[in-house]
Amino acid sequence: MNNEFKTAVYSVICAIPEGHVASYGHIAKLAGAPKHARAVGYLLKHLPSGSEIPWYRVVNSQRKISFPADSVDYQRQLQALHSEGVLLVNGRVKINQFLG
DNA sequence: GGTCTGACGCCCA
DNA sequence: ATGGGCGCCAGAC
Repeated sequence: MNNEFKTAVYSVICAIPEGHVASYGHIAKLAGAPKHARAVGYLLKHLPSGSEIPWYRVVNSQRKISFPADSVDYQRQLQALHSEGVLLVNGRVKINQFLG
């Protein structure tokens, strides 16, 4: 994976408005690499600590959080989304889907 | 190189 | 709607 892809992904994620979400696949597509949804996940997993990138606005194509529901990671993302007014119904984001 | 593992996605029953 | 199977591709050994 090259730097171009990384920076493209970063800027796309940073372009998600507050209170909205986007899927891994959608982000990959907007970044110019349609088949690299997993790579987006990799980047988020390995974000430098203290980065300003709103990783929590990224969910999967089912509009669900891609962590096991009992994990602390899940709770952290859920809380971050709640604090922006994003509501989940049955673990699923209700509205405010970012379409680029 | 070969193989395994994912913060994924699409298709189909 | 929902679970399973399979394709995909970058990293880590």
